[in-house]
Amino acid sequence: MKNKTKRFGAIKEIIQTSNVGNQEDLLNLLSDRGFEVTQATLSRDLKQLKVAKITNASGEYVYRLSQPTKGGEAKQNSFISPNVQVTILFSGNVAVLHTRAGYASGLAYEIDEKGSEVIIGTVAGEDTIIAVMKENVSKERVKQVLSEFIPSLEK
Amino acid sequence: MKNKTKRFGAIKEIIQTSNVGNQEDLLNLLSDRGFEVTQATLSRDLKQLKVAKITNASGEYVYRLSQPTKGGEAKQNSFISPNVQVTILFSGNVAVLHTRAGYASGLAYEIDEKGSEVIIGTVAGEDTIIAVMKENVSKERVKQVLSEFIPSLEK
DNA sequence: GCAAGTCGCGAATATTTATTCAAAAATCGG
DNA sequence: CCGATTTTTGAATAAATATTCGCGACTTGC
Repeated sequence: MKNKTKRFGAIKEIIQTSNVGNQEDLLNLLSDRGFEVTQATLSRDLKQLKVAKITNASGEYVYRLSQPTKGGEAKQNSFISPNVQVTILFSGNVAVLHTRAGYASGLAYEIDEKGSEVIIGTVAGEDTIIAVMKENVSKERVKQVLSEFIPSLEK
Repeated sequence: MKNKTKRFGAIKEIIQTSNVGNQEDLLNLLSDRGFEVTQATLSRDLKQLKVAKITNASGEYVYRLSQPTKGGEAKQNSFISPNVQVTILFSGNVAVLHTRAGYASGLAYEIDEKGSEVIIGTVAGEDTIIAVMKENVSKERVKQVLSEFIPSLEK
């Protein structure tokens, strides 16, 4: 076994942050992140993760995670300095963090302070932060570094 | 046209009331109801109906209708006045929108709400919005989605 | 009427996805 | 550590699904 759990996490992230519509593309994106598996394995993964292939508004096929049954598993809420829930998504070399209204600028300050190892700068709105990643730093790495002072980012 | 509409209704009903997991079975059930079509047509139908193939709790594949937008309807209420001029420019996976001073944050809110299919997050200043696009989404696509609620973006 | 444009469809085919069949790799109970 | 058992996986293949091509039926505008 290699590391199914991490791979599952990567698959979920990819599906949430990009518009993949077939297993081959997904396979490549996984490969970019260091997960080398075959289509057979991916097919099984998608089945276990209950990923659905569906048509989006533009008539293209895309994968979607199945809706977590509402009320089912509440979202984790941990805290940074105050009790804030933070989520992170990636696209290219940019990370986008969402938090509760009003907390973004404070959090951005923390990121500038403590995350400089992976982030070269941030811009914050009311509840959203855009953080530009250093070149050649992986999404996993960013998440890991930020998790050190933003507990709710952890798995 | 024979009776596409009726057939669509039948497909929806079958999917809701039984556990079909492939097009061949579905084809037979349709046949029982008097709809004789080929797999090719059914594949197209499922695409149009936005039917998803997903794994159920028992680990079997089943078709599911896509969730009607959560929170019920009330979706096309708030919109951006056609009078407010908005322009959009792209660079890499980032879209930059300009509008009249003071309108940016309101517009950004709309984009977060309604554009999540293509945008993973926004930050707004006075008259500028930075929106980070999902990976593998084209500029045209972003423009198209945003145009649905920002009339002045249309060409 | 008729040329031009749509639309829905089936047959054939291309593409994508799931499963079968071993074979490693991990796990467990002594 | 060692055999027995379960998991995870890849290669090959089967199965399922999507698309291409073309055709006939229907409009529409002249």
